[in-house]
Amino acid sequence: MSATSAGTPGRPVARVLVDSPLPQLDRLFDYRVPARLVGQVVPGIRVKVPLRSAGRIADGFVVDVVDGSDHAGELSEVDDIVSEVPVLAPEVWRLARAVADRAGGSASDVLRLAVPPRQVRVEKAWAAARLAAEGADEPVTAPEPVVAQAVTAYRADSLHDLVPARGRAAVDAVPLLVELADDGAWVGHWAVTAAQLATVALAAGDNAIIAVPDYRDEDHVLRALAAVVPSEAIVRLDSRQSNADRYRALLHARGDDPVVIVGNRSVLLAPSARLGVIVVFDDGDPLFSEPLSPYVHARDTALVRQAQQDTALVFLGHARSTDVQRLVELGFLAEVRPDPRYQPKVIPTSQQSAHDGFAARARIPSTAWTEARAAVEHGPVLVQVAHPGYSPRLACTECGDTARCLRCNGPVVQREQGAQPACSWCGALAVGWHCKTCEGTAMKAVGTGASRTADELGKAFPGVRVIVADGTRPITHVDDAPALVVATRGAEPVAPGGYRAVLLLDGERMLARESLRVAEDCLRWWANATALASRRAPVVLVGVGGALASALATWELARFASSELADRRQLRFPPAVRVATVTGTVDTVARALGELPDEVRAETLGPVDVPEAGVRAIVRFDVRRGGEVAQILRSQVIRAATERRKAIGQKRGRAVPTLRVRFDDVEPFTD
DNA sequence: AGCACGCCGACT
DNA sequence: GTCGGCGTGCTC
Repeated sequence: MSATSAGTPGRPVARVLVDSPLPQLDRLFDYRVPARLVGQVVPGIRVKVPLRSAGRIADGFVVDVVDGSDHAGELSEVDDIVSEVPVLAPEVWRLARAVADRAGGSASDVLRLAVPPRQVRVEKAWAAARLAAEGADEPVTAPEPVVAQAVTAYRADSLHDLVPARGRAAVDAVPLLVELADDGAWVGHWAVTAAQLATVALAAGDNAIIAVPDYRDEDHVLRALAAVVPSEAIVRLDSRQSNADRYRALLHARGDDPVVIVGNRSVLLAPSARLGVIVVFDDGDPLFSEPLSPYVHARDTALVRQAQQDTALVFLGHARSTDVQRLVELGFLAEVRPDPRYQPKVIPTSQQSAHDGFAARARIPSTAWTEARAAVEHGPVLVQVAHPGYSPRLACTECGDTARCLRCNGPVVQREQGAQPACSWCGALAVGWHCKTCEGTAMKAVGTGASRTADELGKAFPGVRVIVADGTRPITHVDDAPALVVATRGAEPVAPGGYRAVLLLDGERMLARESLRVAEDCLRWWANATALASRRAPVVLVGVGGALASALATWELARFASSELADRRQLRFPPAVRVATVTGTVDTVARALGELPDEVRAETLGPVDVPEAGVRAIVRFDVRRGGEVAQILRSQVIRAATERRKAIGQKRGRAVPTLRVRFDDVEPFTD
């Protein structure tokens, strides 16, 4: 730090990040530490500080305590401390700063995801437990040492060396279930692999972070961990927990003993000074993309953290995302594959419905019907479908246009057979409905949802139990008895020992979605369902042919990702390039684009008019220019926020900023 | 965001 | 002459 100017010599200066989403406040402010707070104001604690005028008090984090200040003017004093507990770990601050810079956003926005609000009761309990441990004659909790497990199913310990060597890898998961000895539960083999990797870090005295898309995945990991790691060494930290639980988990993670921290996307921001390995499972799942500003994808957070803390990094999954494939082709990630004998038995059939009545109505070609018929004798059979409900879409009988809600224009669906059609957005019943295009008053069902498929399967397989699992009827486990389990993609329950057969029914319909990532997403959904089958059980992919079907059949998912990535390179689409959407007034957007390097500006799409938001442009640039582009656009955002704030449109009374930037949003490429 | 500072119209 | 209008800019 530099020489003292305004600060009283000998009196410490706190460098504070103010908790504000305003881009112009996203830097450190210096405050004198008053005599009464000297010693208490330490890096990592929350403080109250005056901002601009003494009457206005803001919250902030002390990032550093130094001897002097660079600031030319008079320094204000820290008003008070919020708590003595240093909740912001240095490595988390460093990560938040880097991640925010990369995304053109504010560090305080990232910290809001990383540090839960203070919970006095939790803090007191924690402090009391600490005191008790220190006062005891002998250590109360001599931590049980963790034994490093061998990472099984992979050739020649290729994964065991990865953690101590701080390696980085794209690891293909074994598409099978495993029965846990103590627990008796069946979990995905991937969860066992993740747990084994974590034990290697823990045994060396380091932490591990395991990030998963959702709570069902989290359950698999927690169970797999419980078999190999003492419970005190497992910390669950996810956004569904209460603030109290998150705060407790944060304090636990900052303890002295090594722990494995498991959670969804925000777990990558957990404190962990000694971090041995980061495992990200199924990185292609859209749940990893953060919906809050600055919208950083967990995969990117993991990559930044890996570089900052020199940890091992594993992207584990059944399918390969194009993003991870890009890193493989760059040589940044090594490829690790399991023993080929674990390859599943996938039977693609582009053949459409069978000729016999019931199977035809249930959209099942004869191959699939035969497989299912034989398999269901011995246990549960999984049927994956695209849509929940009974009729996922209704259309006007006259003109065929999609039926839309008269109140909010949302699509009208039918949830159950015989149920009154209702809007899927606002829930309003479609009574007295008329078509907005042709004034027709009758609608017909188009497409088939899970419960209708279930009805039809019930007829095609008389006497067989049918179970439906979708978003509104979540089922995590089914039993071993014969049943047809109809589930929407992502909501498939686990069956003991795996399903005796899997039918992937709505492939064609899933592929009809207009999105940059359809093929990749479908392959991921199918691969994840395939991983729920028992060993060598038939997995029938219905109604899909071509490269996609053969990729699944040969289980060459990485090769497919590679060809998909090649296409994106050709088109200059993500993840071959990075993108940023720049939204604002005609003037601010034009000025921001004007500041970009010529080659970057040359690849801009737009600007185009966007209702209620002004204009929007999509900037595309090479990954290596990311830092430069983020810095330029960020400075433009600050400039627009600082100068005259004239709102474009009023949104519920609140002015929208005149310039906004969002990096790596794929939404503009959908539709 | 708030809040102070600053340069133009009607007022005791 | 000045009280206060809000447009403009800064926040340690």
